[in-house]
Amino acid sequence: MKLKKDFYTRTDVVQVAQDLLGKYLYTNHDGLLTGGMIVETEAYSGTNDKACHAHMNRRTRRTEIMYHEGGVAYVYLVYGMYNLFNIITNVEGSADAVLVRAIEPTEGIEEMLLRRNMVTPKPNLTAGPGVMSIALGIDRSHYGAPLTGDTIWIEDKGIALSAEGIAVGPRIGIDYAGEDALLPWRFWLKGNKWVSRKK
DNA sequence: CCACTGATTTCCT
DNA sequence: GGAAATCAGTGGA
Repeated sequence: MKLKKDFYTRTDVVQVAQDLLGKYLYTNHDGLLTGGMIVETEAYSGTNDKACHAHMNRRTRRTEIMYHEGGVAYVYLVYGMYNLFNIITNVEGSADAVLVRAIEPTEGIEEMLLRRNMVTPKPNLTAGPGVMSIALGIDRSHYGAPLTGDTIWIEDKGIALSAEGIAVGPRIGIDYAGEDALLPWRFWLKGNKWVSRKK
């Protein structure tokens, strides 16, 4: 069943990032359904996290949506090239977000292959936040989209994960964040080949 | 296997 | 002007 708003408005973004593992992310564009199981996430904790775009209460046109109440999408362009998909969590004004870095594709694989210009499903179809967005057809038109709507949403299919099955480590690509780069806020499914990087 | 690099736009200094 | 929550390709060991 589709996750409701109260899943996203919880106040512990690190916990929400963990809970998103094993859930299913879907997009539906003009009847084209694509999606898969979330296997890798990272937590970004609002204004006190040096790696977060909203660090020090920064407000720009890009970051404005981060202050919204949980349950909407934050999509932004990185390296001038890739649209990264984030889930806004917590209450209004908190600016917490979860970056979804990888899914294991299950739905609409043919369509995802077309979008990625690939012939055979391989991990680089959806393993990594940039390529995952391409495969799912996510771009900045989804900025602020409610995850309780019917364009982009997340479902709980009752997959139960044990604590031993979840790996924890520092976040990727944020070395500029000083000591906050060491925080163990990246979560992935141990041994899953659709995770963007090993170890 | 690893290190390095180009692509390209948004935002900050 | 420079760096950025990335990726694919190249070339060398």
